[in-house]
Amino acid sequence: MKPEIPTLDDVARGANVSTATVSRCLNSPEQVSAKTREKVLKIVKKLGYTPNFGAQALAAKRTNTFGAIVPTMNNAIFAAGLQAFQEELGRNGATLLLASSSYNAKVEEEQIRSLVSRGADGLLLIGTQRSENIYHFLEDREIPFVIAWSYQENKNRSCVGFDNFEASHALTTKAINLGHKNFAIISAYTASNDRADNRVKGIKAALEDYGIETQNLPLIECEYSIQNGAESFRTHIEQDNRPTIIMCGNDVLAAGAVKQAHEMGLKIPDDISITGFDNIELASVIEPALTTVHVRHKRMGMLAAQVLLKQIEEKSYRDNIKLDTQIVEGRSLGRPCYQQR
Amino acid sequence: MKPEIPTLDDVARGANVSTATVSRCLNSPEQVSAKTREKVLKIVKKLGYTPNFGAQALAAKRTNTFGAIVPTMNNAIFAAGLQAFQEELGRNGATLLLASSSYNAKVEEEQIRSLVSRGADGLLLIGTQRSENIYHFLEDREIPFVIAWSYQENKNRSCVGFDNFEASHALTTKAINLGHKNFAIISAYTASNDRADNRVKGIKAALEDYGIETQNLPLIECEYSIQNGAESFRTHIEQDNRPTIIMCGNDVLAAGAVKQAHEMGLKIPDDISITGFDNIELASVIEPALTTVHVRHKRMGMLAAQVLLKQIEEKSYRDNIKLDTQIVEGRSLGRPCYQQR
DNA sequence: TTGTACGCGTTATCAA
DNA sequence: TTGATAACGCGTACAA
Repeated sequence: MKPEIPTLDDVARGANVSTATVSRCLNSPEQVSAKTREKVLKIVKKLGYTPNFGAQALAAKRTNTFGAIVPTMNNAIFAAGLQAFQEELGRNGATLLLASSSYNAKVEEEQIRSLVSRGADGLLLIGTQRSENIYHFLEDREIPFVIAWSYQENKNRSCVGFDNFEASHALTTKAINLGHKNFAIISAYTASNDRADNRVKGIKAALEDYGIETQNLPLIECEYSIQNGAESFRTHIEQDNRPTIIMCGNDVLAAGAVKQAHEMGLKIPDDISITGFDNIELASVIEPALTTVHVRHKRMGMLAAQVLLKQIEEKSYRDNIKLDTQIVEGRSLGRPCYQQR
Repeated sequence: MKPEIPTLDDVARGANVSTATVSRCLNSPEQVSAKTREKVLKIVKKLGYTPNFGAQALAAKRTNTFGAIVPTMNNAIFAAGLQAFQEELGRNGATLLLASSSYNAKVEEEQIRSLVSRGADGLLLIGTQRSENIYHFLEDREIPFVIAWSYQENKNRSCVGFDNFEASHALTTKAINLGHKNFAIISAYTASNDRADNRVKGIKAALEDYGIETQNLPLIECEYSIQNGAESFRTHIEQDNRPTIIMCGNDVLAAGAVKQAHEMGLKIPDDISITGFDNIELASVIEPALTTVHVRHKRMGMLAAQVLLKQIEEKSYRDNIKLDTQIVEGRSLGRPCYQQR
């Protein structure tokens, strides 16, 4: 009763050729005469033959499968880029193996090993920050990988990303020029997240450029969530020296901050300015729309896939691609009230 | 220079046992004496041995890999459920193969075949609506699958979902009781999307329960996006017989509608009520907060994984799990103005 | 252009 | 409890 799954042998028998010929018909058709090719493909269709994955992987030593480890799928930050990555893989006949690390370095390391042992031909990693061990692990096994969401000049490691420091620096400079001097920050944990870290560093650097003290800069680190954004906002506002602007590590935190501001009856941007980062859909929908940093997530995902595929073809290929970002101006950033006229 | 990857043979040689014993140590340790087990595991560790995926798949006829095809990763609707699905798989030593169909039935079918030929042990499918062909394909090959996001009584097919009709019906009834008579709908394309279809049907059924004509009910179908929500909203509003409420197929569309209402200077809910569906984060952040339907996405993803894993263990296992939903009351739904006092 | 035959690294059966 | 050994299904030198 079991509908036996056809194998290469079955096809070969049906077409009166050898298994080698059938294999060639499927993998390098140009090596086979049109006539036999046709004959073979007809049988393939008739039998509904599909290559056995395990056998193929074993013999060919590749799976056409690529792994990605993202910190989370819970918010839109990585979703768009990942979708683009997956689509580009699909266009090239490859599939995506997905894992998420919950922003936990240890989990990420396990996931990397797991995906590799699952036969991933290459990996997409988010950000640069992880133990050298794991880089060695990949390099020893010659597993191609590409780092996304962060840009880093490094001839030995491919990346497709943007300069978080620079973008954050530019946004901060803009705020300073509007008259802000009293800053506060809500960020993701910077210790294990180079994107978050660089965004904070970008803010500090810009402040220092203008001689603003950063020693006691109020900074709250938390996981990305609306709830955390709201709570951190409250904490900042209730400090003695209330900031005129709160810069958030991403739009999700900023959305929480905006929500909380409404609840506390604070006018944005008159009483308090708020900025985000990433320009996810959220940013344009909330009132007032967020001033944030636009990142071309889809393009990044697509390019990451292309770089990875190139590294499969050409082992020594490496590329560092820097995508530019741009500030999106919403009404959440304005002059501080003592500057208004 | 190539650091040769160790095989089972290497371990066997190193430990002075047969490959069979090594294999047993790894897969069913209880069959091996504590002494040899220890000896073997030491060598495994020393050599950094990891089983070869292809060989394992070939010999064991399973990959410990599960596929999922979601319509899109671009919005948060599927992300949370998918993450939970993936995490539950991870807890059971399995991995997720991910593909997205862009809401295209043909693409979905290709993806299903592709994931199966990539060795997926089972599949997560979204919604019930697809060709019988593809169901037969899976059933012929005895590939376990579970349908999520839709509930359907069906002894032969597992599902973990909620009743879109019922939820939508309840929400509509609530609106009617507030005094609304003049409805309009913005929905995803219903032809290939049973969730969207049932949501629309739920609305119509509720209206008919109260003797409200549904023959000429204004209905716009479009892809989920803020932009489309905004445009469809405008179209509805500019009709001769302006509705007092616009019910949206999901929160993303509703967010677009709210945005457009602001731009057109319409007060929500006095001038126009708006409802969503899904209760994604967005819903609570926009002003006014959306009245929407809460769905326990995470629980759904987790349960889907559990059902799937059970089907692997016990071939004939099937389950239909219905999750309840609840209406979340935001200020986007209120009495129509002619009803206000 | 086609066929032969071996190897890939496991798991699983059977016997010891 | 352990060891030989036969599959598993495909890719690919090498030969014809």
